[in-house]
Order: sequence, then structure tokens, then C-alpha cells
Amino acid sequence: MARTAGSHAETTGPRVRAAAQRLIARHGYAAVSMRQIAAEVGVQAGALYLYTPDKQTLLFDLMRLHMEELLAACEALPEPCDPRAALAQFARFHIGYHIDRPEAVFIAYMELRNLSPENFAVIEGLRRRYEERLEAILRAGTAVGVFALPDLRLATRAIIAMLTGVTHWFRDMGPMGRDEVADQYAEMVLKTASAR
Amino acid sequence: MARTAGSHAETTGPRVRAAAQRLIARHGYAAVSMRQIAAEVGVQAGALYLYTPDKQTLLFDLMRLHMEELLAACEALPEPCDPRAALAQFARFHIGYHIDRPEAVFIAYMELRNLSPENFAVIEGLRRRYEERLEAILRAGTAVGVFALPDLRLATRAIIAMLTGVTHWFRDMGPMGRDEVADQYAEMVLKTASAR
DNA sequence: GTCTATAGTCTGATAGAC
DNA sequence: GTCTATCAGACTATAGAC
Repeated sequence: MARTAGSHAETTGPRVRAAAQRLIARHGYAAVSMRQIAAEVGVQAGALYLYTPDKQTLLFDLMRLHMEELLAACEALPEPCDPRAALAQFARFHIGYHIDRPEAVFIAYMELRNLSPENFAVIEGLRRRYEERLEAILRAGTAVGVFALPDLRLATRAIIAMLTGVTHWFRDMGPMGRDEVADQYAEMVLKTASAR
Repeated sequence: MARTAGSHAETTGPRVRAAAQRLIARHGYAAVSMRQIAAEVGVQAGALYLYTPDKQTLLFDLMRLHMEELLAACEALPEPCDPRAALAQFARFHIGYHIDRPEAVFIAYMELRNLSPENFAVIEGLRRRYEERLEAILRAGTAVGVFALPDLRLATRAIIAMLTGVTHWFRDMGPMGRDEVADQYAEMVLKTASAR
């Protein structure tokens, strides 16, 4: 992409976030300098401050945007009455969404401790809302005896952890396709929750 | 613990690693300075270099030590013939070991990207050996039809991810005891692997 | 074994020219 | 909107006194 002189207000902002996302996912927030981000975008360090008030806000915006989009996509799903169908759908959704956005996901799970307390509270609230979607499915299934889970909160966290782990290895495993991976995780999650 | 003058060769080394572990687990490797570690120990920054050649090696030693101890403890377990018993034992072991060492575990899983390539290869090899213990159990159970898992590698990773997730929340959940948590995870893992 | 002092480099962020 | 130049402070690591 050739660089041209003059104004880039509409394109540079997103390119700054894209570069920050790429670098932070690879090296971590604390290890990435504003100068590195600027170099990746192709501008000088000072120019970044036209698009973010500071480094902390840049990280926060990345995480907030990711969580809001995740939540919106999840809340837009149809809501099957059958708890097993709802759980399988959730698992497939989570796997697919996370496979497609490895960098955003990685940052959202790894950089929580680098958020200021106020920013952390916001992200944690969004995460809690997302987990509540799964917990509701598990609760409904347990109520009708299709699932058997003594502690819903523990089960929710365990299933989310299992599914999110896919981002750690998926890119490395060439032969296996998206759908095949999603199918296998969905099957395992169904077994995990089910009554014997 | 009162400080005394003179030699501390035998105690300061471990205290440096303990301080580094505490700080890195909380704030991340890149965000923690040698000065902070020194302050936590109660010495000047320069003195740290009597106990580690550099910051990178300090991180590497923490991770290597943790993985070697984990592996040794795992390999010292009895080996039940029944795959279900073996899997339940592995799950309980993993939960218990990780609950007791939240800082070391957190670092081992979060700071991989801050290792030099050579150090990364060593840690990755140790992790691979650990995962192989679980994979062998799943393989044995699948061979006799007790478990049903189309892809052993994927299942191994999924189960490890589910179990390791316990460190993210356990400390926050006062009322629930170690054994109760281990029981519930073991039960879920058994269901995850089992043939229907 | 620990200290002080310091080299040399990098950091986040700002000011002002264009 | 981007640049250059710069501030004040932090960083890792080393040298040499004690």
C-alpha cells in the first residue's frame, strides 16, 4: 500500500489500532513501545497521539471493541428451545468467532492485568455478560434434567476455558478445518454438560 | 524476617526468585523492572546480578523449575490400569497442583512469548512431555472403547485448557474447597472423554 | 555479598514548524 | 496530519569501592 502525502484521518486511526493489535498480540502490551507501533503504521511516534490520548486507552479500545462485537454477535444468535441445540450452537459460535480473531482474543485474555482499574471493570463487566449467555443455557438444561452440573458457575468457566484454548494451537494444525474443529469441540462440550 | 549484615548466598538466591515470581505473576515480565525485584528482596538492583546473569534467565529459570517439578510429580503418580481411574487421577492431580501454585502456573502459561527462542524450545518440550502423559491415558481408553475421541491431540489440549482455567478464578470463590473443585473437574473431564 | 555510581539506551508524551 | 526535536525519567547491566 503506497503512502501518499496529506490527510489520512479516516484511514490512519484504524491502521493504528490494527498495528497495535498485531504487535501487542505478539509481544505483549508492556513490551511494545509507541515507537514500534508508529513504525508499523509508517508514521512518527508523535503522530499516534492524534488517534489516542495515550497508550492505555489504545489497549482499552482494542479490548472493548472486541468484547462488544463478540457480545453483539452472540446476542444476535437464534435461541433454540432445546438446551442441547443451544449449547452446541454456542460452542460452534465461540470456536468459529475465536478462530477468526486470534489476535483480538489473545489480547482480551492476556492483557487484563495491564488495564487501569476503571478500564478493567468495564471489560470484566462485558466478559461477565458473555459468560452469562452460556450459564443461562446450562441452567435451562440442568432444570429439565438434560444436563447434570452441580455448580453452574464452575461449569461455565470450565467450558469457556476449554473452548477458548483453541486459539493457542489452531493456526499450527494445518490439515484440520474450521468446521471439523468446531464439531469436535461442540461434541465434547455436549458430553461435558450432559447427564449420564 | 530481620535483615542481617554479611553473606546471604544461600537465602538471597531463592528470595530473588520468589520476589520475581510474585511480581511477574502480578504485573507481567515486561512490566516488572529489576529495580522492583531488588526492592522486594531488600537489596540494590546491582546485587541481583550475583544470582542471575540477566533478566531473561531469571524468567527462564522460574518456568523451567516449575515445569520440571510438575513433570516429576506427574510421573511419580501410580498408573492405574483402568483408563477412567487414570483420567480421574490426572484431573485431580492437575487441579490440585495448579491450585497450590497459582503464580508459577500463571507465569508458565502467560510468559511464553517473552522467552528467547532457545529458552522457549526447552519449555515447550517440557510442556509437550506433560501433555503426552494425558494423551497416553486418552489413547489407552479410546483403544478399549471406554473413551470416544476422534482426535487425541485436540482432546488433550481441550482438557488441559479446561483444567488449567481453574487458576483464573479459584482464589475468588471462598466457599468452595479444593477437593470439591477437584471432584467436579474430574467428573466433567470423565464425561468429556467418555463414549456415550 | 552488597553498595554506589554510572554508561548507554529507551520510554511515553508534548511543543511547535510546516 | 505529520514531522522534528525534545523533556524528564526509566530501563538493563556493569565497574569498582568496601
